Amino acid sequence: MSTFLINKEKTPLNTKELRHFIPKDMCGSVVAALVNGKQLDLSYNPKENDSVEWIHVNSCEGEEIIRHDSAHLLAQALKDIWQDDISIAIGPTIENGFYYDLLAKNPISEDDLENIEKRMHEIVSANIPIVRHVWSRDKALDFFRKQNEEFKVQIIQDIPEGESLSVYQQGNFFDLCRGPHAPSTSFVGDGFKLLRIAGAYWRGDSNNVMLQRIYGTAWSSKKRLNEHLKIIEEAKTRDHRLLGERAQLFFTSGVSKGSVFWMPDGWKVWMRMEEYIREKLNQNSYHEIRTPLFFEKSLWEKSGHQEKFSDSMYFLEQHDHEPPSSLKPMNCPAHIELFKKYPKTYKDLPLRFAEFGCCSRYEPSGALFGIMRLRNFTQDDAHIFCTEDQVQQEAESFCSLLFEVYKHFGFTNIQVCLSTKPTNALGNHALWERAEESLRTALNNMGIPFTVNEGEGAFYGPKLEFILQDALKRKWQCGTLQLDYILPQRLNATYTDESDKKTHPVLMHRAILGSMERFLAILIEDTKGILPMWLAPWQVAILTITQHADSFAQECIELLEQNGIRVHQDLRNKQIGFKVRAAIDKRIPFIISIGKREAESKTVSLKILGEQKNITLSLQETLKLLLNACSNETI
RNA sequence: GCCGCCGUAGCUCAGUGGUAGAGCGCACCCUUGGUAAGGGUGAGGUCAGGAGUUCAAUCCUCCUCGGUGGCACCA
Repeated sequence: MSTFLINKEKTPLNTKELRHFIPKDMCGSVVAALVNGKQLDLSYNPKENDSVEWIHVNSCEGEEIIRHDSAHLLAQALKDIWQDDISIAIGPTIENGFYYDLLAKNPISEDDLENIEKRMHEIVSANIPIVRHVWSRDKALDFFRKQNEEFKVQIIQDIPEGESLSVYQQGNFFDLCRGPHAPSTSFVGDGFKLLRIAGAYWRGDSNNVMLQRIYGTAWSSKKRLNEHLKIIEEAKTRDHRLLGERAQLFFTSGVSKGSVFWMPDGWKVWMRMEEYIREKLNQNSYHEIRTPLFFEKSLWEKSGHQEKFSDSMYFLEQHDHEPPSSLKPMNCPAHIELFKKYPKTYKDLPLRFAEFGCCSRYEPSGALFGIMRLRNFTQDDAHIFCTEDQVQQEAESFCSLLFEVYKHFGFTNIQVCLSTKPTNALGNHALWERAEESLRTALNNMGIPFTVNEGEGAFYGPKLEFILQDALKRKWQCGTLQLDYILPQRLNATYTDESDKKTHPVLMHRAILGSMERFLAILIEDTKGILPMWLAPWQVAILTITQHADSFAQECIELLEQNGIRVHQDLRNKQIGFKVRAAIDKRIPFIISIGKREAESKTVSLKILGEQKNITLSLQETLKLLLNACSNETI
């Protein structure tokens, strides 16, 4: 891509628009231009010495413009088909695509997408010019009122009076838009596809009317589109719900919505995760504890949860005349109770209580998702009680531990986010400043890049979020570190400081994995179900090809098990192909087959999951290979 | 919670206004097998639940429940 300066002397007299400056061989591929660093339409009238860079359709910026064009195309198609029965709202670009929100008299269904798409292709073929108009606010208001486009009217009404705005026209379709757009509809080509239809609130507010949102994906060519569709298809095969059932790890059921049933192999994985975290807790001076599952309402009243969180809490039906209780939605009040049990002094701090705490929250039914968003889930939770001076050091230690753990699970792409003081914050401003600063400093000292979510902190303090992505690139908060200056006060937790004064400790809520269930789900999607060797329920499968090989197989199983290898044996009287398939479904990383040949020569035939060819090894070679694989913590 | 879609055998799914089918799994038998399902026989279903329309509903309508794609929510 190259920059040039406009020189009007060198161009034909009648050229007014930027597009006349496009070199002939580029005409079909330039969709817009970067003029003095600003994206503009090709209809722009350039000034002498304007610095211009062409935006090609196959560049990132060009594809972005195509996506926006596609959104308009979609809206035009909708209006063509349903006319006044549809009013359109907004149609922005998103990663890899676009959407358009609309309100239809009769709801549009997924069956309609094919038809809409067909109309879009027709509009592309018709090569309709896309024309930019600059209108006054009043003219635009008047126009869209006459068109009965209520949502557009609302958008314009939010624009300050007296300002002008741009409207794009393609045929008889007009849309309010900042631009830029390609010069005509044919530039969109055939690299787009409508994907699905969903609900979305007008302006993202659940108090507003619910619109329908049509999602699409758009690319500079059909080839790029197909590549993208293939990636989506591949990602879908990684779905933890699918793999979890196929490998018989867990399932969910309507008899306990939002809860998990763990099957024997899945529970093996769970216990190993727990054991690993427990080991890390021990190495880092945490004390593991166990607290009750439900507490009397009075505790939640004192902690403030009753007031702020009761919509999400489960209340227990009462027997006799006992005061009402609630299942715990979080562990913090319980940990504070433990802290308060015996008097504490500054010498006890920092004090770190950890618990694999099972929490229950009434999540909206539409929020439930596989085992990533549950109503019953377990946090690898801990609360650190410390002085304000210790906060930064504790934050650094926590980050260091978190990154060590994530690396061990094979995660390197970790998004870190600092959420700062919200409008409903409690506590004085100076305290917040210091708290945010200590988290910021901790991250900087650790060399951890992060983004800031202004005003997204909890009411009691700022927080760090550690975010991972699932197979479809959806983001999930996993680890978290939250500073809390309020709860120790509310529940009156104190320690005696150096000057013999009762002081409230700072409370740090922190979780590394976040939710055990969610973290494992993401791990399954990340690894396609082939869990790291140290975590896999079975490290090797031993299958017999004929029953005559049973005794040698037993010999192999014993040897491997004696060496601490987790062996899944399948000596059933079945075809070998069938048994291999079953082992693959279980995602067992090493698959050993033993038949007559192997039994006679005292060897095994080894298949490494994902590889086509088998290798033949002696028993000792096999043992060595497996022990090596098992000891490599990151495989 | 809201909008769209879906719910048929253990699983994946066909199907029709006249009370049901396939493949795989399962059980049994045969085959002693050579790497993503060898052959045969058989069991297994209130077609998610309820109500309505109809001579007749798995199919059409409504409600409920569950799942799913999003939105909102995730203190």
